[in-house]
Amino acid sequence: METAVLAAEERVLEGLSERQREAVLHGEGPLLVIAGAGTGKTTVLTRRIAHLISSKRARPEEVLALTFTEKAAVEMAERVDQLIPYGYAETWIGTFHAFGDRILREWALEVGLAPEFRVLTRPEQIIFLRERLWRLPLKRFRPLGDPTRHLGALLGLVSRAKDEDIAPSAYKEWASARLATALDPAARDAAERHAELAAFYEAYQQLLAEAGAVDFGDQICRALALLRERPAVLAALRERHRYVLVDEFQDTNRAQLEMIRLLAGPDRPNVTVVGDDDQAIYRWRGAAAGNLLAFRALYKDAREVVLTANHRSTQVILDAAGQLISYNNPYRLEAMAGIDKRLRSLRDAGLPVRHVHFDTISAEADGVAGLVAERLGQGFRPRDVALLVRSNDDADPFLRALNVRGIPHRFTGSRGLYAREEVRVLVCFLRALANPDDSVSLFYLAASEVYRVPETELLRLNRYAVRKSRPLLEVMRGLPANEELAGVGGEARERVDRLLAGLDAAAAEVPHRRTGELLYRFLQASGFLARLSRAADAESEARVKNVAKFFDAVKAYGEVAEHDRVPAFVAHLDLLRDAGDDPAVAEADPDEDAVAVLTVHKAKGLEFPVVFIVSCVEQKFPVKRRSDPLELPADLVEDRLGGAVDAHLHEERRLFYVGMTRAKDELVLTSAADYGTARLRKLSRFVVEALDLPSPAPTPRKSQALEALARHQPAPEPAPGLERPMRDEELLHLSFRQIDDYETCPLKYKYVHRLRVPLLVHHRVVYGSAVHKAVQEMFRARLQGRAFGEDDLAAAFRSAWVSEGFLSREHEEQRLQAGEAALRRFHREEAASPLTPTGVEQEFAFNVERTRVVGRYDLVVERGGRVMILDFKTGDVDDVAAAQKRATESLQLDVYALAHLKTAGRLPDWVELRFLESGLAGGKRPTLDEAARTESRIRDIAALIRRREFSPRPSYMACGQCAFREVCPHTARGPETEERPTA
DNA sequence: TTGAAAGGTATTTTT
DNA sequence: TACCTTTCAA
Repeated sequence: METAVLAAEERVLEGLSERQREAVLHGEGPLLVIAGAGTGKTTVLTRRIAHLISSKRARPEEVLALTFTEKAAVEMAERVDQLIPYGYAETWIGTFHAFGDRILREWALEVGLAPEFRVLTRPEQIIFLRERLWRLPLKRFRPLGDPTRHLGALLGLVSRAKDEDIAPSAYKEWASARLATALDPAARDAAERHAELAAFYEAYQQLLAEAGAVDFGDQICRALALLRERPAVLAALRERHRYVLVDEFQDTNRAQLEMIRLLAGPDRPNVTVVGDDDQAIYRWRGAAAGNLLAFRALYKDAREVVLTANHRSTQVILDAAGQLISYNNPYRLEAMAGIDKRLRSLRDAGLPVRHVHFDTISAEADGVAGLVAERLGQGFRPRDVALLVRSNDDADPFLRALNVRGIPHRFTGSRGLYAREEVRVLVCFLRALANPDDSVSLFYLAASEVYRVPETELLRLNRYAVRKSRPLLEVMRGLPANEELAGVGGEARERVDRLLAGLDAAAAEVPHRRTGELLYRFLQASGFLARLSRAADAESEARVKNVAKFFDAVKAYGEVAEHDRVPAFVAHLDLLRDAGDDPAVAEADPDEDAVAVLTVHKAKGLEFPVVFIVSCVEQKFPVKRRSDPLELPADLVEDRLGGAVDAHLHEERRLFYVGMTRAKDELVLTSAADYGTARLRKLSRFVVEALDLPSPAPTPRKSQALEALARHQPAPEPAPGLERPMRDEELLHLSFRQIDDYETCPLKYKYVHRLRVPLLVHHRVVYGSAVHKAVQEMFRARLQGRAFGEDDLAAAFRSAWVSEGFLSREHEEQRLQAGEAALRRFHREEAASPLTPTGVEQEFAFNVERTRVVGRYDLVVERGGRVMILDFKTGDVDDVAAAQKRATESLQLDVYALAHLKTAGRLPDWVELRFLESGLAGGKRPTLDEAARTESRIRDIAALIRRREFSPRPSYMACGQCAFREVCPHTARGPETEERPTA
């Protein structure tokens, strides 16, 4: 290994011209090395470091090597170690971030921080802000119903401001200058918005300082501020580190650029940077060519070395990649700085780059697996082959296809730990322990592989619990003495006993033991760990690793928590999850001989003999562009790229370039037309560009609706015994909620309406139902001719209030006040043109064949023969268009209309949603057409329910919102939600 | 030709 | 839920 690496390094040096070698090894003063893919970027840098030290030009501690990623730092240190094994111990090799951290810790007291200040992770930032929400100067970014909805976006803005090295004071100044000169209302509004954002930024920094904490990325910012304000500190650092070397300079952001400028200084700049703009794949404004140009502008006399001799790939691959990247002109260094960066292969010509197109994604996955198998037959090792994907989710079908063919493979994703079965069991155990009423978790735990309570019996216990409105745990405890449940079998009883014994034993320990200890005992006592470790296959190994990883999280909590006990940990975990925290599953053994499936980002810096870039279609690669939820003002951000027209597309193209240049011998690009979505996909423009194909014909046909439906249907689950289909003549009751839930996901319907797994109350439900009840009371009084004043309404609201599910006492108080204020306003506004209801909470029921649809109208108003049905809603809808959209799409209103048609013989003249907080309304005039469509919709769903068809329908949005996402084994990854949604 | 409505889709990753 | 693209209607 060592000699191989050294030999490779020799090759790199041999590839250099005399002048280049001289510059790299012996050069003094600023040096810019532009090193294309596979030309030995790290080699040049490590050689230079080793040379500086071994030639005694620099003492080891005078050399400072900065990288962008941890991975790069480790690799660099290893290679220097091979060159001068013991000579570099004092050399600082690490990331920019770690370096900023070190400076800050050394001088922490100078900037008013204790040296042991805490660094908050991203999820911790959200938790931190949530707890202090009420002290933040937020108005328009803290909407009524959901106080934390914008925190993620706000933090994103702050972190971008930090990357751009914009201080809160600078932002504030800018905003108030804007405010002073804004003339028209639109400009004024924009300026006010930014003033608020700037105030938030400042307040947040203040809060962090008070708490003795900084957030990720802040170390560099604060270190910079320190260096600017204390010239003595800066001088000391410059004295210490006379040589600064930077790897991967193209991915460096503005604050890091500034750090180099300060450290190297204009007077004595002994700085070397190595980079290649075409491989910049992390989107920070002005990175890529912009940073390299900024460096050139800063050090006009810098020596420049361009490395183009490629040791990795065949010329065919390099040419295709070069052709692709030329589409980024003129925003490339090559074009902007007049450099020739065309890569020359030092190898034979090689196989042509291929593009293979398939009809469907499954054909593509299968085809690729077939091609991989072919290569293995030709004598390639599995580890020689890589499948590169653009998004983690794209890997799924390929993993399955490799699995089917029995080809060893490993996938390196970047999240998903909490979704793993073995981790879920642990979480449910802790939840059940922390909250005995949490029947969802208990249910899952009982059904899990640890206790295996038979599902049919478990359902029975659960139904009984629901009927008696008691927690499942209580029913389990009362099982031996319960005559109604005498029919529950012996096996189930025995397993329930084991479960209860396990829980009781653990519960007794809760006050005395730390979370980790308790969890460990559970694993041992239940035999779960033993069973996992006994199995010798790779899958079990992975599971054990994941369990270990979860233990790390538990341990990490124990290290910072004041009281490391289960209830506190569960609360902490819930917050983390809500904040979008989802660590990666455990890494597979890197030495394992397996086909690598990974994202292109993860592949940066790696190489493989055979590379497949899969799913090369528009919208996937390049991915659709997503704009920032909150934009930094453009004139605060220094543009280092001369206003590139489409920065997003350029970055995607660089990413594709990185993917292509990973290949040593063979590169295959694949695509398909049909990815199971309603629309057919177009071939990626990158394939067209790289291979010089004719522009693809426009999408030829639309896929048949039925075909699309069939694709959505997942493989049928083996149905558990109990669920016999309903006989046709049996009556099925359906409510609007049930229909809606079934449409969202049949499995959710099963959880909510058949299993009736009880849910913990969410604050939005408390709020909504209290408002609703109050309004109902008001109209009922009006119907009866009673007076009902504003105060009565407020009183009704408060008496309907349940104190449950709120984030904090302050949050609850704020919601109470908000609700009351909204109701009072509603009362006043309504008094201007009072509704005269003819029905309040009026129940209805009608049949669609043997299905009885039941429900109630909130409010019916009949006047002059016109019938209007109203439904009241809470939740932030703050413009007319949104309200109207909600109404147009409302299944609930459709059901109302159909109900009125069926029961009164005619359609209502108007159906409407009223949004109480904003006073906005959206409505529509029902049509017979629509009613017929609603009826057939109901008929279809009823038929499926009768067949007991409860296959999950995981989807991006539905799963992110679903209350069962913790326990549902089919969860698709949802968007980061900062709030736990309601059922 | 224009505008509104319906319909489809959802990223990667650093510290 | 928010954005974008396509389709439909005027």
